[in-house]
Amino acid sequence: MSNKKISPRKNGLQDRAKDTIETIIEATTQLLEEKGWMSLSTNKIVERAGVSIGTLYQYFPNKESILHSLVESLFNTLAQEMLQTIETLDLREKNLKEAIELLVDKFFYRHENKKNLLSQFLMSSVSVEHLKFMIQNDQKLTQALKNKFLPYAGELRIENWDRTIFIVLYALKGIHFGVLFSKPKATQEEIKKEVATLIYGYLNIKH
Amino acid sequence: MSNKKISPRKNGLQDRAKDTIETIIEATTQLLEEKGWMSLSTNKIVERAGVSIGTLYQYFPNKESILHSLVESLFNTLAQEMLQTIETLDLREKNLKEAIELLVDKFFYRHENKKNLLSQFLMSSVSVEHLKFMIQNDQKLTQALKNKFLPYAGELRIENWDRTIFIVLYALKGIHFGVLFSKPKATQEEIKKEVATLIYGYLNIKH
Amino acid sequence: MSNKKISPRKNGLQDRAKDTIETIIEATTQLLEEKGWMSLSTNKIVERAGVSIGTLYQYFPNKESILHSLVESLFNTLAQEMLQTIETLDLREKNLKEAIELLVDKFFYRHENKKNLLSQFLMSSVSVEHLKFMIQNDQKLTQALKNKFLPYAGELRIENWDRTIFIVLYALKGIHFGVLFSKPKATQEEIKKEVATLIYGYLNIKH
Amino acid sequence: MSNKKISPRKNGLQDRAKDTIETIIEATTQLLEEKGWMSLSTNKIVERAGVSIGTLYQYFPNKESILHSLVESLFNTLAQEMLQTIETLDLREKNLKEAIELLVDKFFYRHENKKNLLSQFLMSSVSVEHLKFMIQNDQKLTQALKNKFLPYAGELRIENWDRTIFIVLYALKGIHFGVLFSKPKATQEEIKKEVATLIYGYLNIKH
DNA sequence: AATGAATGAGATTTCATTCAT
DNA sequence: CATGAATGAAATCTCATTCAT
Repeated sequence: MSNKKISPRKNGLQDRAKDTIETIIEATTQLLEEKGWMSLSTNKIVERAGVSIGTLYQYFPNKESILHSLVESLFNTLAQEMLQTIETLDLREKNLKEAIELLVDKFFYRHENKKNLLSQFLMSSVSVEHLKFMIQNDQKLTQALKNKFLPYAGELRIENWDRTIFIVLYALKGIHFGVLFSKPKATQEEIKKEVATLIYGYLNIKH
Repeated sequence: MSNKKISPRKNGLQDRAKDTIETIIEATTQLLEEKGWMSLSTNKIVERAGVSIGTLYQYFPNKESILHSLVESLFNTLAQEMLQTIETLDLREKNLKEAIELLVDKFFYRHENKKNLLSQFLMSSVSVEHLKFMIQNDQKLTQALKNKFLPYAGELRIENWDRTIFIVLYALKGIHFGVLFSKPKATQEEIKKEVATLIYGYLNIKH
Repeated sequence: MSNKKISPRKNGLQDRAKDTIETIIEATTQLLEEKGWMSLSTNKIVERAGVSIGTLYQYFPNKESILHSLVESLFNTLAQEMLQTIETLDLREKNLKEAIELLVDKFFYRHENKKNLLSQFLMSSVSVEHLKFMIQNDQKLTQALKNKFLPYAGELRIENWDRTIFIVLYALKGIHFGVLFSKPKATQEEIKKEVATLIYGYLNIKH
Repeated sequence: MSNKKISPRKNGLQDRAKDTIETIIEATTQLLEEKGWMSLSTNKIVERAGVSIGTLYQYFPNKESILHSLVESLFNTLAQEMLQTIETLDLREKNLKEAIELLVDKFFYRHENKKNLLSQFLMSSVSVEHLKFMIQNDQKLTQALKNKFLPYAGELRIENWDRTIFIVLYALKGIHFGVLFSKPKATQEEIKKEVATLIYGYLNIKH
């Protein structure tokens, strides 16, 4: 994206320096959560952090590097949390169904506290209006899918169409995202076959 | 989020005007794909578009409105494509399994060409490095999940652990994202129950 | 010295733009003459020029490029003047001695008006104190040379030792400079031989 | 030029202190040679010198004083070298011609090693590009002078025009420089007369 | 003596926007 | 309609210098 240096300028050996770095990252995080991306500036960061602009530039060679540090630390934290969640999953005396339920439960419990910050990162360019727009579109999609699959109603295990299609749609979106941005080892064809199996297993009455 | 006007200044009745608007949007799109959010400026847009800054302000009251137009048009296009894909799905003489396969196929075919732009919108602040970082973390997660579910191996219909966990992980992520940003009508508890069903149906050998 | 771009940003096609560029260069020249290198800043330039800082950056991508333009234009002017001086030298009905006298006269008449600016460029880093220091040193040198050549006094055509040694010293310095920075086609040995001839011809009584 | 104090803060009595001072001066010299004037800063000096900023300010009251020390020491060295060169000139049993040849030889031997630093001081604001430009101009001048003096060819003792004009041109420039910046006791008219004699003695066949 | 964290004025530069032509 | 010169507030960033440890 750019050829600028993005690693912090010093390793902050001294304790005071370390504190300062943390203060800056914390201030940045707050501003990001509160006001979002677009209005973030080094001036506002140092004002919030209560340090001088010179101090900021002692530790970060440029604005980008602050964001870099922040994202890295955020992702690290999330990943740590997630890993720990999985590793501390106590599956003893649980059958498969229960194990999965527990996993899902934990998964949905993750980073509730980071929700705002996360949303800034994932949706930064998307305004509230666009969000509404997306949701509207999803509703149209839901309707279209409902219509399309109505003929199969007899074979489908569906209590609540909206909810079911929500599940299918976002599962699809998530996996599609994974295919686009992560580099799965499997081929697209294999993955599509698996996804079909996933959805069929979910929808078909004789699971 | 702000009280600025965000609709294009003119409806671009004349053809030339329409062209100009499209040129500007196109230039913006390119810059967004190439350099990302942060370095986008009206000056760079007009330079790329080959029109004068004055012209830009003939058609857009401010910078935000360009973005707005662009996002709207992108989302519209995506939604249109998606809707059309679904509506033109020819399910006659297809059984449920085939229907689902077709749906998945179409779904994965979407916006290959919009990948870059999409990634800018979804991950705007996240650099390529962070993406790598995320993927690495996902691999760790995959490993942890594998270890956790190994005891159930006998009950699981798994040909390829990595692929299977990829599916589960990103389906989970997608639905979690849906819960966070779209506002599903169902409660979280209901959704979690459904997700468990989804995954159980997929993993359990007696599907 | 740096890998920054140093050519003016636009060609200033329009007349107003051209004027602006000239105004900026002129203001820079003045400031350079008056206050010298070290305190030169874009802020001061635009203040003096009576244009806004934005305007400056429309035409010059960075501070360095202003200096570059200025030096280029200064050197160009000097070279033009010098060339013209030589080319308009009217040597008709002049013998060699007269021709040389005319040449020297013209040469010393050059850029009297650019003296200040020139000195800023040639001596920018040297303060007034250092200048004094240099002159003192030159006087010591003069004395040493005088002592050294006193034994030859009988053979030397010298009216005024200080003046003569001044000539010899700065002729030497000038040619040495030429050898260091311009790349003469002759070898150093050849040049040294010529210089000896030059000085011998000047000093020896039987010229 | 400014009323700042410019002498080193301490006389560096202790040996360690002396080392530190030298280290700082050396680092400054290197940076000056490598990157030139404009980008020189105390921070970069201490980084290069491997001492802390605090230490620098133990020995130098301000940035200017470092430069002052450096220039003083450079000029001192150059002057010392020059003086010594002249004073150790062993002219016994040498006739005038030989004496001059020896002088020239020694003179040209000076500060080959200080070339870079010297050029920074003499041409501080002039980039490599400008140097090229100057040289090009000198070639044009050479050509013009050649044309001008061609009519006198019969009276001129010239083996090689380029070399001869090189000598004349840079002798002229050197003396002109001396007139501008050193303050000779002689009047300009006197000096011009001498210069004409110098050149005439050099060029005229009956020297 | 030496360190290096911190400062903040001020330098450089960007950028959305206006307006005369 | 289109142009692009001009604006200036605000952003990014530098750098000489101080001071607590």
